[in-house]
Order: sequence, then structure tokens, then C-alpha cells
Amino acid sequence: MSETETKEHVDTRESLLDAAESLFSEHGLAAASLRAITQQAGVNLAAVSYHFGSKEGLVRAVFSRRLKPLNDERKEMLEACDLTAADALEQVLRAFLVPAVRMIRDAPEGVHGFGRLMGRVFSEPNEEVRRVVFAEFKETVDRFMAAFRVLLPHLSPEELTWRFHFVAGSMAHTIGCGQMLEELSGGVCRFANVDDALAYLESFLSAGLRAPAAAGRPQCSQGD
Amino acid sequence: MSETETKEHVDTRESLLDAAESLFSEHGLAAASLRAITQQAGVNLAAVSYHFGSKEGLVRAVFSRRLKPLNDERKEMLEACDLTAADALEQVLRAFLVPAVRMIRDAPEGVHGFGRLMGRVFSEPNEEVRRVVFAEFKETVDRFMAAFRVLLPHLSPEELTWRFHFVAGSMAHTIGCGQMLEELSGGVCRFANVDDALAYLESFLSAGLRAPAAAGRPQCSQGD
DNA sequence: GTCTATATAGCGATAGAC
DNA sequence: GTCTATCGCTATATAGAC
Repeated sequence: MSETETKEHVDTRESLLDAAESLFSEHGLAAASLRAITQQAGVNLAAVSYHFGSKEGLVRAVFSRRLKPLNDERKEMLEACDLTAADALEQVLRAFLVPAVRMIRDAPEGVHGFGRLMGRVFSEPNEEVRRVVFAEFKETVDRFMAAFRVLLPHLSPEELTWRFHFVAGSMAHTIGCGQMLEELSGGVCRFANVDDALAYLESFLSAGLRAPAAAGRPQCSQGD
Repeated sequence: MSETETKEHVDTRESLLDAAESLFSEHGLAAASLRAITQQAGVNLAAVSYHFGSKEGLVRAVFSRRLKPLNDERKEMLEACDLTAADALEQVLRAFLVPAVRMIRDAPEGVHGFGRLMGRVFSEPNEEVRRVVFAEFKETVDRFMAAFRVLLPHLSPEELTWRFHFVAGSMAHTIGCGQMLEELSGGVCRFANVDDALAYLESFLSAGLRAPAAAGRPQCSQGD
């Protein structure tokens, strides 16, 4: 950005975010030390304090940097959906999935980088992280829920919420647990190409979303 | 069990496992210290070394204690399935889901205890933990895959593996991210009763598994 | 088998020179 | 904006008394 500097290192701030993302993914938030992060970034330990205030601030910045553009793109794709089309459900589903898959594919370390971090993020014990993630996702979730409500009027608000939760779970698991999948499948599934996963996800999830309401439960479609 | 001891504390080993499970769930593996664990267990710090060798050994024991009975019960229920019945798929699905839901429901802290831990386990950065989980799950996964292969012959081995992965993901996410669900749904979904979740899971996942094979390829490839 | 006491190491954070 | 040096704290692990 700034041209007053010789480019001996691109940008302290950005280097720190890259290194932090990499080491948080590899070791977890608590286990990745600022010493290791600053060393990998090639900057001084004290730079964390200067640029982010604390480790907590660095964590927050690592998530915000990826989640904000991700959810912006989702909203953009959602707005481009034609909710009256025959494949409206698939369109909306893809508006949710594609930006995530694309982000993982384009991230520095692919599925072993921010993807793994994302896979852990919803069950992250760190309260501060959960707050950030919640804030970043709430609006997106609400918008997609509104679209699904229109497309799946046979489901109660409760069941619809659960189903969206399952969608998010399958996606998070897919993005975050590629390594375990490869191991457990004995090599049948390779995770090098996330686009394969996307195709499989889409057919599985759209069928699940279209399923009749769970038996023995009130099938109210009270309010649209 | 043993009657040679006065019951001033039930069992140091068991107390340690309970406390560790609770604190690992709440703070994560790395962030839960042995000091906090031994204090909550009401035993001495050095007892960890004596009974489990190290923190790593304690971690391993915490997972094994729950996962072994869980997967034993799954295998038992799977063997009781009638693969020629009309609802064979639902039977097999329930053989996978029910023991997990039951375990969570009966665990000391329910969904906030081992459940949260389980939700993180597949993307756990700790290599040792992943090894334990893998060893504990491999046989179970293979048996269920064999059953699904019979019931869903229209799917390639690869797509079938992915679908089983999605099933596991939805389940893990459901079990592990109840708190985030409640927050994101604005209170529409309460997670007090895991049996509700089970009914919703079953209808969603069985429809997903039955879906036709993924059409062509797709969607998010380069050049966007 | 359980305890106290401690060795050894690494942590996050910051003061202050440049 | 970046650095060195260090403070104060907590961690895991273990030696040795009982």
C-alpha cells in the first residue's frame, strides 16, 4: 500500500494475519503462540500489540478478514437468485455454498488453512471468537432463512431452522474435516478438488431440504 | 466397584476423567490446564501423572471412555437391522444416530459436555487426538459403509463416502453447536431436548441419502 | 496411591530506546 | 513503526516425603 517504504517486507499487518491464520489452523487458537506467529511472519513480537492490541485482537482480525467478504458475496449471490424459478432452491443453496468453497479454494493453504479454522469455529470454546462469528453471520443467516421460508412453506419455522443448521453442519464438516475424511475413507475420497465436494453437497442437501416434514410433528405453515 | 476403600471420593481416576471432560468441553484441550482439572476433580495435581502419564494420556482416556461404548452400541444396533425391510435405510441411519444422541442426553452435562467435545473432534488440530478418534471410528465407519453400499447401489463409492461424511457432519454439528444454533435462530430452536433434533435429523438425512447421484460437474470452477 | 515442593520452560504483555 | 529486554505469570512434569 504505502509507497514510502522499501518493500523489504510487504506489510507487517498482512504478514501477521497470514501467519496467524496458518498457525491457528494448524495448532488451534490457544496453542499457537504469538512468538511462533511473529517469527513465521518475520516481524517483531511487539508488532502484535501495536497493530492488534492483543492476541485476542489478532484472532478477531483473522476471522473478520475472511468472513466479511465471504458473507458479502453470499448476500450478493442470494439477491441474484430468482425465487420463482424451478431450481430456486438450488440457486439459494449455491448462493450459500459456492462463496465458501471458492474462498477455501483460493485461500493461501486451501483446505488446510482457513478451512480447518472455519470447521472449528461454530464450536469454538473461546467466547470472544464466538461473538465475532455470531456478529458476522447473523445477518446472512437471517436473509437465507427468509428465502428458505418462501421456498419451503411446508416446514415449521423450527424444523426449517434445524434444516438450515444441518446444511451449515455438512458444509462446515466438509470444509473443516477433509483430512479425516481422506483417512476414514481409505483414500477413496481425495479432497484436492473442492469442486467435487460442492457437487455432492448440492445434490445431498437440496434433497434433504425438500424432504417432507418429520413424521409425528406439527406441520404448521402458519405464517408467511 | 471396589469395596476395600472407604468412599471419601469415589475414584480418583474417574473423577479426573469427569473433570477433564467438563473442562476440555468448556475451554478446549489446550486451554484447560491440569491445575484446573485436578482442582475440579478434588485430587492432587500429580495424580494425572500417576494415572495417565501425561496430559496427552488423559486426553486420550477422555475420548476412549465415551467413544468405545458409543461405537459398540452402534455396531449392535446395526446388526439388528433388517436390510431387506422397506425402511432399512432409516433403520441403519438410526443405528448411527441414536447411540450418539442417547450418549449426549445421558452424559453428565448433556450437550454442553462431551457433545461439544465431539463436535470439535474431527477437526481437532491435536494430532494425537485425531489418531485416537480415527482408531475408534474406523471399524464402525467401514461397517456402516458396507450397509449403505447395499441399500444405495445407485451411488459410486466416492459419492457414497461423501454422503456418509455429510451425515456425520450434520450430526457432529448438531451435537456440538447447539449453543450457536440457539443464538443464530434467535431462540426459535431450543436444544434442551435432543430427541427433537433426532427426528429432524432423520427425515433430512434419509432424504439426502436417497437423492439421485449428483448430475454433472459444475459450478464454481475457475474463470469466475 | 497421594501429597508438597519445585524444576524448567514458555506464555502474553509492555516500557522505553531508536 | 519497529525494536530489545524484561516483568509477572502460568504451564507441564517430576522428585521425593509420607
